[in-house]
Amino acid sequence: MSATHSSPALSVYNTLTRRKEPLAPLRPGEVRLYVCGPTVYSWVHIGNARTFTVFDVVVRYLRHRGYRVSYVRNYTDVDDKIINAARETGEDPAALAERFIEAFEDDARALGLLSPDVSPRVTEVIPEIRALIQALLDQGVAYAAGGDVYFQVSCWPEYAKLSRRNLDDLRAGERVTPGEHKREPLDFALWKAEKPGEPAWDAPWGRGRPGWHIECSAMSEKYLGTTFDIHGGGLDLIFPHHENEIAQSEAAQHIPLAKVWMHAGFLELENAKMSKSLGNVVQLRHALAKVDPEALRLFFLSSHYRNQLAFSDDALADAEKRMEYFYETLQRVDERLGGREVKPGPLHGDPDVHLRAFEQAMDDDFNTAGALAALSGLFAQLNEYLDKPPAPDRAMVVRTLATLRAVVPTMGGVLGILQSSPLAWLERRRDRLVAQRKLDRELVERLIAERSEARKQKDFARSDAMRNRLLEMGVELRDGAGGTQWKVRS
RNA sequence: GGCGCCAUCGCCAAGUGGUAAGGCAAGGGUCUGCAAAACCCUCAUUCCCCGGUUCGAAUCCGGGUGGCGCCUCCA
Repeated sequence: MSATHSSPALSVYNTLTRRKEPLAPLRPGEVRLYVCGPTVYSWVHIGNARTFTVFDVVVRYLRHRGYRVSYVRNYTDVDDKIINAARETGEDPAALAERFIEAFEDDARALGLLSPDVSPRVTEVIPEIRALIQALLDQGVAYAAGGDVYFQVSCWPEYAKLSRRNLDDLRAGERVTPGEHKREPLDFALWKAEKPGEPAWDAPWGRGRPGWHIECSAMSEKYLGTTFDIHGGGLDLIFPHHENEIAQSEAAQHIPLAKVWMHAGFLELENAKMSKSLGNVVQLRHALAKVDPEALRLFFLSSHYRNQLAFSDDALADAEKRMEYFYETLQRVDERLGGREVKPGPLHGDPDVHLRAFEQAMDDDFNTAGALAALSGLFAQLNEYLDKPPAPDRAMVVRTLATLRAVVPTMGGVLGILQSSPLAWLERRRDRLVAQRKLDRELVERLIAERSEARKQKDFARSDAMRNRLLEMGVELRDGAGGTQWKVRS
């Protein structure tokens, strides 16, 4: 079922060149990927979650295509925001960072994000950061001033090649923050001099802590080497963060930092980017309390990763309904198959068309919306085989159904959805809705039993009255061969 | 002001030169005691507007209009 990586068809949009390029890993068969992870000063929001889900699917798909993937996603655990947050709570900055790393890992697990192969922390790579800064000082592209160390942008002619900005315009808009010792406004801090009560490490040019950008240069080099395949992050990191990473690393190493730069689009809320200043932030943990994690992933993947995506309750409700359709279909299929051994034999039609369409879409810069269309095609066919078998040979129909069913975990595994057993998922969802609507489960079940009794006696007026009463409570009934099933209306 | 992105059916959303995927909603049908679910059928000669290139454009070019992002911490 797994595709081979010999096919050269996978193309990826590269922010550096502003075009789609065939993926050509530096080491055959292996992709090295670095994603800028969270700064752990608070709980992550759903915008962060979208970006991390995007790269989660990138990793999953590359592995599906047969690549070995080395996936590194860092934690920024030393930073102004952490220090400020710690000051407010009266906590030690390190303790606060640790607390939010744990919170992040809980959220990530709940969302079904794969663990990266390495999740380095800035505080673990201080020696590497010092070495990198020293190299930049030695080469004369950085300078120490007042205990700080700055990168001198004017020494790096390629500066702004990623964001394609005009340096004069940047200089015009740049403001000088009091207390800094920059020679030129565009210069940025590699090292910040120690301030009272702040975490600090020794360094030849004075005690202090790393600037924001240097950490990713140090961590990516440590774990992936001097040139790796893909560097990813949110759109807003293009400038200045990724620009500065490129400047530092390439000025020090004289070879490219990464071949391909991938950037995920924003999740927007109420027609605006989510930001703390606008007060329109939805934390991931709060979203997950209300919506099924796989439904949230489905929502993230419903649009191409580079597009803006608007977050809304309606969109989430749609996604959850769709997940319910998937799982109800799977449950029906599993009931029909009944765990029987399916003997090999001729199949009806070509069961591979869906996976081929899925891979074709994913090969095109991870077009998950297109891939979802292929998944829809698979489910439509599953239902068709259940209700209206297109061939008279029953054994062949069952074989084909089983073959199609086996494709579901393959596609689902790439997208990180459909990972539950249908029954477990459907029950979990119903339980959640029962709790949310504060339904009296015993009453529901008693009414259903009474209605079944009425139906048995062909008292359809009474039966229908009870159906309507339940419907008013939001409970929908399904009469089937095995009795009456119920679900909560969404 | 500089740089960049986007505009496709009521809604969400693929499609980057060859004649409009998919989902939701809606209407009709099959099934059902009635329902529900599922299935079948219908649902954009047309892709914000104007002009151009081309045998051919939603797709390329020019000009508008509208929305958004980055330029300061930001996924």
